[in-house]
Amino acid sequence: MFDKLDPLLHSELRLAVMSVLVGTDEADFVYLRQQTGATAGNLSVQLDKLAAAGYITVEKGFQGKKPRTTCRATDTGRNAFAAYVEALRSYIGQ
Amino acid sequence: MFDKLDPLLHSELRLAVMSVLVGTDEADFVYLRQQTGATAGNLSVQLDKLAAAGYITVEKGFQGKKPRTTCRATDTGRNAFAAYVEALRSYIGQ
DNA sequence: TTATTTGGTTTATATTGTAAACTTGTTTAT
DNA sequence: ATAAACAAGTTTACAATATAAACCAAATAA
Repeated sequence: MFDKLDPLLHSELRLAVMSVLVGTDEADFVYLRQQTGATAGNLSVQLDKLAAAGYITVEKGFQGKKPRTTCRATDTGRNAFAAYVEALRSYIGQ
Repeated sequence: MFDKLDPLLHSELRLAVMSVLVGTDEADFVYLRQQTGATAGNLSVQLDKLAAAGYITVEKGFQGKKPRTTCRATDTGRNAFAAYVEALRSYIGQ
């Protein structure tokens, strides 16, 4: 009847992050923070979880002297996002 | 950017329950259990939360000698469900 | 009469989500 | 040069959630 909702994506902040990332090639920590309005701590934790699941990659580098953390959605992550959206239909219709 | 998701509805089981209830006039405990596949304990707890928020009404009665718990979505609940679906769009598009 | 089933509720626990506090390093005043 | 403020995150502690196991009362079956 109702499809199972991927618990990793069924989280407001992680879903927002994935939503940004599937719509773009890459996004850095600061940008994700702006787009989602999340606190840095929360964002950091949730990015770790998405990365641990292989849904995103996280690269730490520098832009000049400032640290810069760049995130991208993996194919796995994009597929999981699509599957989540599909599963939601069973709850909310189209 | 991203709309806030009502935490009461952003729960797999509560969303499933509301999904059933908005599509029908009333549904009893046993039926909700069948439709959602939830354990009785979990369903009981989540129904309490939805009732406490005024999203549903819960009536306990008897059908012959067996207890029967009947649930209905309130207008508040129906509006909240519609708002939740609308808010989700900001995360998943149409 | 003693199990078993039905229709739940309560409670204990594990998992999550979240912000506050902290760290490391940089820029800006003084 | 030194201190204060800022930027970019991370760690950690706590509160809130979700969930199933355990429980209960009444009815039915053996």
